[in-house]
Amino acid sequence: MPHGQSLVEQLRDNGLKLTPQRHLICQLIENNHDHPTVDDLYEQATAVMPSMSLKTVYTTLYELAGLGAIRLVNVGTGGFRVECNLSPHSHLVCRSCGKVMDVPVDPAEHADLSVLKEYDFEVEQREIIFRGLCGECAGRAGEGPGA
Amino acid sequence: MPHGQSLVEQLRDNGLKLTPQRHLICQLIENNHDHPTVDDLYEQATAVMPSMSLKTVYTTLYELAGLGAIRLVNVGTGGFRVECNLSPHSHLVCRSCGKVMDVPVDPAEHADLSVLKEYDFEVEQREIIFRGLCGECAGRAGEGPGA
DNA sequence: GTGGTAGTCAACAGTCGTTGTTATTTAACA
DNA sequence: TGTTAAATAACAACGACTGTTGACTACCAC
Ligand SMILES: [Mn+2]
Ligand SMILES: [Mn+2]
Ligand SMILES: [Zn+2]
Ligand SMILES: [Zn+2]
Repeated sequence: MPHGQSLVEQLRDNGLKLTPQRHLICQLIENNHDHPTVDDLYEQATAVMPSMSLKTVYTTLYELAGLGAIRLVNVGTGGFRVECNLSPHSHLVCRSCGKVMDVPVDPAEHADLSVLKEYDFEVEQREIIFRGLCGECAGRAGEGPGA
Repeated sequence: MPHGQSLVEQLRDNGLKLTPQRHLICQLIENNHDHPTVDDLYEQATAVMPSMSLKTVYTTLYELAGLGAIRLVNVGTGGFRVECNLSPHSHLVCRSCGKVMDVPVDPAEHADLSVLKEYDFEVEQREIIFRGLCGECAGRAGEGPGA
């Protein structure tokens, strides 16, 4: 519950109409504490409301992101992911299966560096990504072909 | 000069034929101490060798990356960038113009955290991105329309 | 209620970055 | 110089995303 408000409340409070499409997309996001792709959400949405258009999913996600209700992150796995977890954290990204997991590493604590003052650059946001292999994929790689 | 060897030397030492296309692409990369996109390189290449195919640029970049001679980084600006600087560093990414700049912040020093041990994940690589506005873009935003 | 108006939507074509296929050409080496 | 496996240009196709358009839907003034 980001900002203590549900996604639908945030939509309404910002003068956006609460259409059935938006309502459904908000529900799907709130029930998903992962990092779904746009296509994940589209598939879940069409299962309930077959007329839902992919464009509407994109548009609604950009609206929610514009409100600061969600974030759209790109970890280099092709297509962005929907980030429902607004608390500061970092990501583990599996280079084999593309899974994205949260780690409680606050970038503001680990990457707030004075050396940046020397650059003509206004830092607004810090991001830390740990790339490697998730347990499942590392396990699979370790198993030989048997005999 | 990564590994003390030129890119063409690394190609040859790994049994790859030294074609004029590969030679040109290597030169372009070594003369470019920025973070060119694939299209940047393609345009520069066709200026010299008009028959060069975009596919060949991609293929050659993946070969060089496979050898560890360059890195291909994705900072979420659409399409990856060619990273010629193999020393450990982090990036400033302008959200307005997409420029990517190096900062001498070694991720291994600032993001090598014991909390990661608790996760079933083999970290291979750490990455820190600072997002914001470059000096030029920040300046432009500050200027009002004048009268 | 009727008409106006702004917001929203599905459908669908188009863009951009990237990859697959294949027939032709070529670098490397005998 | 001939042989051969590797590399290339050409081009179609793909996935992720965006632009356009015309229909539909509150919402409001009268
Ligand atoms: Mn997350
Ligand atoms: Mn760099
Ligand atoms: Zn994995
Ligand atoms: Zn900029």
